[in-house]
Amino acid sequence: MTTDSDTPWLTDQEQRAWRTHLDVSRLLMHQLERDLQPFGLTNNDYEILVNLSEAEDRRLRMSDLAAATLQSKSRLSHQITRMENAGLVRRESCESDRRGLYAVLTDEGWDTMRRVAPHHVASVRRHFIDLFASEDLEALRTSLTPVAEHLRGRRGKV
Amino acid sequence: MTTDSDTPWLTDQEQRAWRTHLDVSRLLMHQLERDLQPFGLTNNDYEILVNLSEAEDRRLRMSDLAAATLQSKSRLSHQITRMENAGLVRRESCESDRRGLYAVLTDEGWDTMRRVAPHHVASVRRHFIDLFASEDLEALRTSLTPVAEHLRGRRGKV
DNA sequence: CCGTGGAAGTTGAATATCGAATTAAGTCAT
DNA sequence: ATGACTTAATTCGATATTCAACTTCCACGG
Repeated sequence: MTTDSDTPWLTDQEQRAWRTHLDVSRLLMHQLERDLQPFGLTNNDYEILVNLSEAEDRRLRMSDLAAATLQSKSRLSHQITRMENAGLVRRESCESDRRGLYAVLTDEGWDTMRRVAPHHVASVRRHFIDLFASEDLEALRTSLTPVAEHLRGRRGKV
Repeated sequence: MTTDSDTPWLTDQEQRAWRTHLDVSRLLMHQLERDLQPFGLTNNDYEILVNLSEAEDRRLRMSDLAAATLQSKSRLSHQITRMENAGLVRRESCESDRRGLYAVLTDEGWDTMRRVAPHHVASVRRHFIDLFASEDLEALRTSLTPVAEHLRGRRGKV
């Protein structure tokens, strides 16, 4: 941990950039959540559907899915139980490793995905993507990528 | 709500920018939370301390504090109860409007703030601010500001 | 083989969050 | 002043999240 004495306070410019990033990420999540609500899905539900629907055989190991969606195994386990009760996914055991389980997208889950995705994309466009000039979006991605890498590198560390 | 037929899918560039933003905001929150943990504070605790410590008389009306921290009154109410139990804030009734309450920073809350802030700033620098070239940070702020405004504009709306 | 350590996943209890209902008090038109 | 609306804040029940404990299985050194 950095000692306090050599850490300069944030400048005004830095403060504003920081607060803005914070506000955008929170407000955006709220908005997307609200836009999904009519379809009976949460952001977390949706993200899991995306990951499964893009995966080989529409299935992923619990651990991999947890890593992909950046949540704890425990949380994912509860989440999958809920989605299983809702008929969107099912658990299937893994032959090669008898400890393992796959979360598998059901047909209903797939249909839900196909039905909801266009609305969600529209929502992401309306509230985020379309509000940038395309070169700004690219600049955003470029400058954010090292941050993501830095943070991924210290997941689960000290 | 936009109809699906006229909403183009996200391009690769857009997808990547979007996923990166998503990942950064989640990973960052996790990391900051972890860095605050040794001090017994959550991000939410900290943000409330910041808001109160910057406010006139180190106090804010519950509603204003809820608005400033982008959370529901219900959530804030619970949150303040916890922080009250922890001795960081207290509730004080408002003379001019007998329905109203102030959340007031206690001396202990103020001391906690002064003690923790440098570490938190260091954390924000290490995991976010210092990872940008300063012109990139300014570009980030500039391009994110309209998004924040757009989203603030539709808080609590349809 | 055996046993020790680690990984995959679940469970349960404690805690936090959400949304609707509730209480109490201000506002305002008549 | 009275009744109808609105606003401030809390409470309650339903859901979600966290954290630690636990079970089951794999890997591998002796």
